Amino acid sequence: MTPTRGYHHGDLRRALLDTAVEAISESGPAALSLRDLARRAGVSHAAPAHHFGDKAGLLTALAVQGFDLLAETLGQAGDDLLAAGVAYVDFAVRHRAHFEVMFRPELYRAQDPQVRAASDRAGNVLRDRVAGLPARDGGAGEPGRDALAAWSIVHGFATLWLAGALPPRVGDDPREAARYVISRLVE
Amino acid sequence: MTPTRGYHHGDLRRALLDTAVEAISESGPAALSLRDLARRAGVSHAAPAHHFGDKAGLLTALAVQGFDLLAETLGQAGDDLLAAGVAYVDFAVRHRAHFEVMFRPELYRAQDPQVRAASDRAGNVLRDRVAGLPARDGGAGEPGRDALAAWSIVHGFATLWLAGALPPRVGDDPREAARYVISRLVE
DNA sequence: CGAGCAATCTTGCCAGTGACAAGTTTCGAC
DNA sequence: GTCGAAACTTGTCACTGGCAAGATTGCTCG
Repeated sequence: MTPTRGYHHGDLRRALLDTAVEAISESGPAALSLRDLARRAGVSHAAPAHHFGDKAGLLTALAVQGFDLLAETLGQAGDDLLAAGVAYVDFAVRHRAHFEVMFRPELYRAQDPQVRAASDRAGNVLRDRVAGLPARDGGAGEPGRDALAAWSIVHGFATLWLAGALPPRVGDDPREAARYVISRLVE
Repeated sequence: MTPTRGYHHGDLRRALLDTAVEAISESGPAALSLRDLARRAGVSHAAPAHHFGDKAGLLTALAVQGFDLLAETLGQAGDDLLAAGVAYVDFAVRHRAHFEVMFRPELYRAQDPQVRAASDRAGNVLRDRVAGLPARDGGAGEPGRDALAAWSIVHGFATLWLAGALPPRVGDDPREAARYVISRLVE
């Protein structure tokens, strides 16, 4: 798979990001250790610093990757808001490590231009989907409020799901559960 | 205020919890240092361990305190779901440190009996308020789905607010903004 | 082809942290 | 007043992030 032999690793930056995703999925972003990443990748403890500067730099790169992945996922989800909402929750569960970093700005440099750009891309896709929401009660909906309400409900459900705070009767299929809950808003 | 003189602090447990809330409000739970707490309280670096065992023990106590405070806050908020939802968001903003710990179970012992009891108390109050939700479209609402949708939307809005992820046009008054968003669900 | 330069990675170090062990001081019950 | 238990201290260890300085390698340009 990855050669990893020789003085130069070859693709250390990517390897570190992949390993970080793995480690965060196991124990959360707080427990992430650069030295552990280095050990897993078979390099010295100072190697990560060369590519990312510091821990926040690595998590910044992970956040950019996450927002791009989210934009792509939402873009492929279909036109209507329900499908986009289900895709949002599904993204959070399938890419838990990315999701947990993305919305914890104290862990990385959220004002980094690359982060802002990627975050804007994802936000635009979400807003497009909200525009397809039918107006309620036959009247004109307020796009601002609809967007905030939609984002809040999917983000809240995803967060509670990841935290294990939801009661067992919700089941173990996040997509199905998300569809059930979101339909309360868009029905 | 606090005497703190003599070999015995007098009320170290409470002092540590209060200082922890302060520290977490400043820099988040990940940056919390037991040794820093001890310094702020004017005791030795190993004193906290006597009261809480380890870091997770301190955060467990903080979570219990948080869930109790949430139950109390929701109980005082009034009968209808909108008022409870606004109170939920207001709690998250005013007691940010507690809220951030409560829904990050990897930081503490979430299966601790005291935590489960306090968490159940808060959940029961929330469920009571959902029962007061008028059925939609004149038909019968589904209490399970209504409760999940309500919890999701308030939790999601609160989380996004705390993360600083919401656009500036939402304003700077969390209660007003929360009422605006939640009304989309309960109108 | 090969010389030098920049990127990559290493070793070594320092301060700070959480956890544990063992000792010291004080409180309170009897 | 004594004595046991609770509260707190000192000391230590392994680990972490970050920095500095050095070693190795790939790449570019003549």
